[in-house]
Amino acid sequence: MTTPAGDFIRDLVRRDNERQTFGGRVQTRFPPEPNGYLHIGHAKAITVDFGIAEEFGGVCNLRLDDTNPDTEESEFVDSIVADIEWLGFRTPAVLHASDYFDQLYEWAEYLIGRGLAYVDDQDSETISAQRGGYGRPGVESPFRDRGAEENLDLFRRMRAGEFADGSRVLRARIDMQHDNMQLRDPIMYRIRRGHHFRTGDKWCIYPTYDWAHGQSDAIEGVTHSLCTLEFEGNRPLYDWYLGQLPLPGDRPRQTEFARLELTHTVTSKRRLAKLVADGTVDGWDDPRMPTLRGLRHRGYPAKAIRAFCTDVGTTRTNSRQSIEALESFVRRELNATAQRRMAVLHPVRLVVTNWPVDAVGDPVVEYFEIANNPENAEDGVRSVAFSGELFIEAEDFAADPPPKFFRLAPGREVRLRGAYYLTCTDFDTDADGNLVEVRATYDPETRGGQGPRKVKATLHWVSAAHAIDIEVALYDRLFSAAAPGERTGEALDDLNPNSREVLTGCKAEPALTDALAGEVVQFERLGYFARDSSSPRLFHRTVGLRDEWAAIQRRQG
RNA sequence: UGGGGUAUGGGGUAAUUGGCAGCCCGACGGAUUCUGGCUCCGUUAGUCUAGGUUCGAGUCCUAGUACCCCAGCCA
Repeated sequence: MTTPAGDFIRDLVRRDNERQTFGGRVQTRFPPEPNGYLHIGHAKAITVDFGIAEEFGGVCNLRLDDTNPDTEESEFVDSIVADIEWLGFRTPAVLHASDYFDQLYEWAEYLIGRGLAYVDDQDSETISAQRGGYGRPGVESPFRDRGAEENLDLFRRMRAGEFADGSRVLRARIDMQHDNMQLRDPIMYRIRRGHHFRTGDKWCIYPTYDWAHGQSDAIEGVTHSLCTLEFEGNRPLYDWYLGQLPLPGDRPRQTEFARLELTHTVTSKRRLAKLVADGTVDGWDDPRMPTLRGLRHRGYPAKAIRAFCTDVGTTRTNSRQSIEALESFVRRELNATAQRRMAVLHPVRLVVTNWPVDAVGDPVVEYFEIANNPENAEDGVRSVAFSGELFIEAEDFAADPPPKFFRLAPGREVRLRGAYYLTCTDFDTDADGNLVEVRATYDPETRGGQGPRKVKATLHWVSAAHAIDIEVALYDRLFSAAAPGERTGEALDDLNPNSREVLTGCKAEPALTDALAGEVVQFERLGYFARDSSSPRLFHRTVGLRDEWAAIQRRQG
């Protein structure tokens, strides 16, 4: 087990409880915008938001931040809920910022009445120019000082739909010279006639993120509003708005932590959407995508993702976690849970020349009981057919074995897993020198793989007469495109559709299909493979970084 | 350019708040093994820089440096 990473948020909440800051209450929320699918970065936020609530006996609600009708769709709401549940968290309620549009509107009028908000008739470019720049002063809008009655009248007419999109906005009246650009009279409402997926055409003015977020937290009774570092500059505004309003309860407090980034992939919604749109990947759930659906499809257990996020913890340092670290959690989990089956990716025929035949002259078929998972006896055993013609992995045989090659070679004895010891006698190649058949003799005294002699290797095998055909897709390019440690988010750009290599002619034991319920199986010695949803016969490598054969090559070299 | 943040081995992350720099990932070496897997043991290597305070500094002070965020009617 790993040492839990530092978690300043946990410490913060604990201190709050000791001091009764919120009366000992803890409530968080996970507030995604429903404009895309959740990815690995969200998994960390979810783990933090739900995890903190769970740990302190509080509540965490899912709240869809749906204040922008142009980009949001209900399709995404459904996927977000499903993905959170897949990760293993329960959402007591699915809330929406749009539930609070009426209250938000009322509070806007309240601010206008107190001279703290005004309607600005200028267009977007003008307002932007007047905001000034870093170290440059802002310019006050000519409409900044109009009276409350006029503001109220204009604002109501904005809501009534009297003005064109973009022609007017409601702004908070704060300070056009503030060092923090967020406080230079930020926009509260904009006119936008897009159709909202929940409120339909009821509204033509929509609150901005800043005007909606803190108030939504307050309405829901959130105590700890946890978000990522880039909202740090928004916190003074968050506090300013809440400070002006007659809130129903305690003021929530925003705390920021670093977002999760991974090497060799990107988590920008824009760029992920581009990959889907231009056909580089087959969709949001393509196993090469860092979306939760993609990872699930790839065979990453939710438990492993959660453990990884917990281990990463919360800090305020921007960093990029290595994909290897994530996958070490995936391997740890899979090693404990995945069913083991034998399969060969590059089959080569192996004939046992001294294998007996029955009365009719057919080769005898013998059955061996082999553990489904040697680490977990509860997973039981399965019966595997063995006969005189087998398939073994081509790489498990060497006509001229290099140093440190311990597997099959002429004159050498190895164990067939769970079956017999076997000694290679000779082999055949075709005209081009390609291996076509290996011949060997077995030792009947080593039944079940038990023998008096030590052998250096144990091979996996498949009975030729019983084998089923499978296909295996290799998606490794996604993660191997960039060199380890290279600080890049460009890996996906290097990927093209051709990087998906499908190996056909692979063979597996028939019991492979029994293991499909578990989604991920370990092909003995070949690593972890997940079933592809497109076909029960198509598998892809789950833990992509660990190309076992490459590792073997390295050890040999 | 103004403001706000962050700096600890190759990648991450701790250090009882001034007291032996620990852990995870990786790499390397070894042991074990009916998966060249798993497991176990070991090795490697670090406090951004320069000063200062102190018996003692990752921690405090001063001055630098690097990186991240902010000038959407996105969130």
